[in-house]
Amino acid sequence: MARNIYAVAEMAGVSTSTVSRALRGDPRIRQATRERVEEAAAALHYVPQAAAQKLAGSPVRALGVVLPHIEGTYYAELAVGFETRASELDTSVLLLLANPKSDQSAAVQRLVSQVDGVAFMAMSAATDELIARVAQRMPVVTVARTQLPGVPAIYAESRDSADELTSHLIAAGRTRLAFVGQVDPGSDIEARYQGFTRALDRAGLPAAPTISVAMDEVQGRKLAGELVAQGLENDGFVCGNDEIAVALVHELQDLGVDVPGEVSVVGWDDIRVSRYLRPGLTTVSQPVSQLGALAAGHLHRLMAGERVDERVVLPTTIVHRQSCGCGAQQPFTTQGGES
Amino acid sequence: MARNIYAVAEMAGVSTSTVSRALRGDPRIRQATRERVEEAAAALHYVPQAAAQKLAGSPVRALGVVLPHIEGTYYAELAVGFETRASELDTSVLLLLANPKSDQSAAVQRLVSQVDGVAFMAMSAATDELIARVAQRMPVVTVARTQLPGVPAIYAESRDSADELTSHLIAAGRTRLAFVGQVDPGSDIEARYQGFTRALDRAGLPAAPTISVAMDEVQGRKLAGELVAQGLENDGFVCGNDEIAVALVHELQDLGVDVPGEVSVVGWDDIRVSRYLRPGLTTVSQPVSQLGALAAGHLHRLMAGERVDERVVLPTTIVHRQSCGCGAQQPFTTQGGES
DNA sequence: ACATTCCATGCAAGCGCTTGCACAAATCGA
DNA sequence: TCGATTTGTGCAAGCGCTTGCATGGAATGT
Repeated sequence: MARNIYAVAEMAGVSTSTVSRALRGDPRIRQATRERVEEAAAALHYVPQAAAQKLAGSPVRALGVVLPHIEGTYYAELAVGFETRASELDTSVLLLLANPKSDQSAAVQRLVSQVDGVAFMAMSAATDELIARVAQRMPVVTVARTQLPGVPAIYAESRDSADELTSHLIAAGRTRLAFVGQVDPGSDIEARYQGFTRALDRAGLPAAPTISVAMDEVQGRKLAGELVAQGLENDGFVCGNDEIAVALVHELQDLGVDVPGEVSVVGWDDIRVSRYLRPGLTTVSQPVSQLGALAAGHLHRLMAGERVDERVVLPTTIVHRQSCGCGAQQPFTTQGGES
Repeated sequence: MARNIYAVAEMAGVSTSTVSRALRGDPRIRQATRERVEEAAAALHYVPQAAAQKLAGSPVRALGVVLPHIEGTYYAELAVGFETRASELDTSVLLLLANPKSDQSAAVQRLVSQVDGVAFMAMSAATDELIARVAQRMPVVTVARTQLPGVPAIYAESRDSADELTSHLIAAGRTRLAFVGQVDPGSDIEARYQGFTRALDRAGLPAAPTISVAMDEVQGRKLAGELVAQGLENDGFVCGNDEIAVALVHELQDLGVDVPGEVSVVGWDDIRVSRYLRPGLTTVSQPVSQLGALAAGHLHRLMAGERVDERVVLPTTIVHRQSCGCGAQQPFTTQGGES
C-alpha cells in the first residue's frame, strides 16, 4: 500500500493540495475537511517524505551539525544539547563528524542538501570558505569557532575566567605557573591562554614557557613523567582542558608528587572525572549543552526569518575543588556540565 | 548561479542523463566524457541534492541512528563508532534521540524518510511494532536491544562476563553479594544479572535482594548513604554500570568505608572515570564503539543486498583494577572503551 | 434578483534527479 | 558492402510534495 499523499487524498476524498495544506496547518482549510484528512493520514500511518518536501522547496525540519572528529565528552555533550533543543523544536538532526582526512567539502555539501540549517562547531575541519558558501544558501551558526562576517557565533566565556582562575592560583601562593595545551589562533584555548597571561602580567609574574601538547590523556601522563624527570620547576599548571589535567594529576601522584601540596593543577571543562579525582580538580564549568542548545535555537529562529545576535558569549563558572591548593572546600556536586 | 545537474550538463555539453551516469560511475560512459563532466562538476562545486536523489528512488548514502535520550558517555560512544564507520563508507548519519515524551512514531518516520537504513540502539523508546514497520521498508539493525524476528541484532556479551566477574569476587572471599541496578527484561542489564546469579548458585551462595535503582551518579551517592545507615550488610556489590559504581565507591569512602578493604565494588562499561578512581574500579570493558561501527557496517551491507548474521555477540573483557579487592594489580591503561 | 466579494478547494507546474528505452554512430562478421 | 551488434547518449517520464492561480459555490450588499 502506497503511503503517499495520493493515498491520503483519495481516502479523505479530497485533492493532494488539500491534504498538504491541511497537514501543514493552512488556515484556509475548513475544520471538517482538516479532520477528515487527519483521520485518513493517521489510518495510513502517513508521514510526508522529507525528500519530496525538500525538493518542492519547503523546509524539512532538519538541522545539520558539523563537529571535529574527536572523542571525549565535550563534543558529545555539545551534540546532545543541540539534539535536545532541536527535538523540542520538532526538528531532526544530521550529524557530521568532520574527519579531516576525508573530503570535507563533499560531505558537508551532502549534508547541506538534506537540511535547513547548519551549525559548525569548534575547530572542525570545514574551512572558512566552505562555511561562507553554505551560509549563502541557508542559515548557519558557528560555535566556539573563529567568527565569520555575517554568521552568528556562539562562545563560552574564556578569557576572564582564565584570568580569574590564574589569579586564584597566584593568591594561593603559586609563582611559577605554566600553561599546558595547544594554543591555536582563534580557538577557545587561545582565549584561555590570554586570560592566563593577563593575570600573570597584572601580578608582575613571569610566565614559564607554554607547554604545548595535544590535550589528551596520553600526553598528560607522558608530560607528568617528563616534568618529574626534569625536577618539576613549576608549582602550578593551568591546563587547556580537564582531560590532560586529570591525567597529569593522577600520574604525578603515581610518581610521588603531592598535589596540591607541591604543585597546583587546574583544568577546564568540568568533565565528570574531575569531581571523582582525589583531590578533586578545580576547573571551569562551561555550559556545553547550552551552547549546543543555543545553536539549535538560533538556527530555528533564523529559519523563521527572525534575527539573532551576531555574537553570544555564555558565562562560565569556576568550580573550586582541591587541586588548586587554596584550601577552600566546596561540597561535592553532580550538577554542572559533564562535558 | 544554479548548481544543479542542468548547469553541469550545459557546461560539459552533454545531457543530464550523462552527467548523472558519469558521476555515479556508470561504465557505459566513455572516459573522455566522464572527465569533461567531472571537470564541470568540480568547477561549479556541484554536489547532487540528496533530496532529489532520494525522490528519484536512489539511495542517498545516509543512515539513521535512534538512541534513547540519555546522557552519559555510553551512547555517545556508540554514536561515534557508528558515525566513524559510516563516514568511512562515505555515508552520512542522521541522529535521533528518542525522547520518550515526544511522539516517537512521527519522529522516527521523518527520520526514515531521509535515510537508507536505520539502527535502533538499546532501549530507545521506539516500539517493537514501529521497528518492524520500518524494517519492511528498509534495512534495519538493532543494537543491545531485544531481538526482533528478521532483524539482525548486535550485542556485547554480558552473561558470561558477569558470571566471571562475580566468581572473581567470590574467589576473593566475598560472600554477601548484591546486584545493583535496574533489571529490565530483555536488556543487557538482565543478562548481567543472570550471570551474577548463575555464579552465586554455582558457589552455593545466597543472593542478597537486588538493589533496584536507576543507574546514575545521584542514585549511587544516595545508595551509599542508605547502605551505611543500615550497617552495610553486604561485602560486595556488582553494579549494572560504572556510573553508579563510581559514585558508590566515592561516597562510601567519604563516609569512611574502606574500599576494597571492607567491601568490593565492581561496575560495567569501563568509563573513563573508572581508571582515575582510587582504588581503580574493576569493571568490564565493552567494545562500545565497535558495536556502533558494526551496526553501520551491517546496514551498509544490507543496502548492497548482501546478507549479514542474524545475531552477533561481541566479546567483552574484564578489566582488573583494585576495587574488587583481589589484590592483583594491572598497570594503568588508557586503552579500552571510554564508554 | 443580480452583481460582488469571500471561502474552500482543485489544477497543474515544477523542484533536481535517475533510469528504461530509443536511437545514432561505430564496429564487426561474412 | 550491408545487416547485425555493440557502444555511448539523449529523451522523457516519474519520484512525492508544495503552491500560485483558477474556479465554483456560498454569502453579502443593493
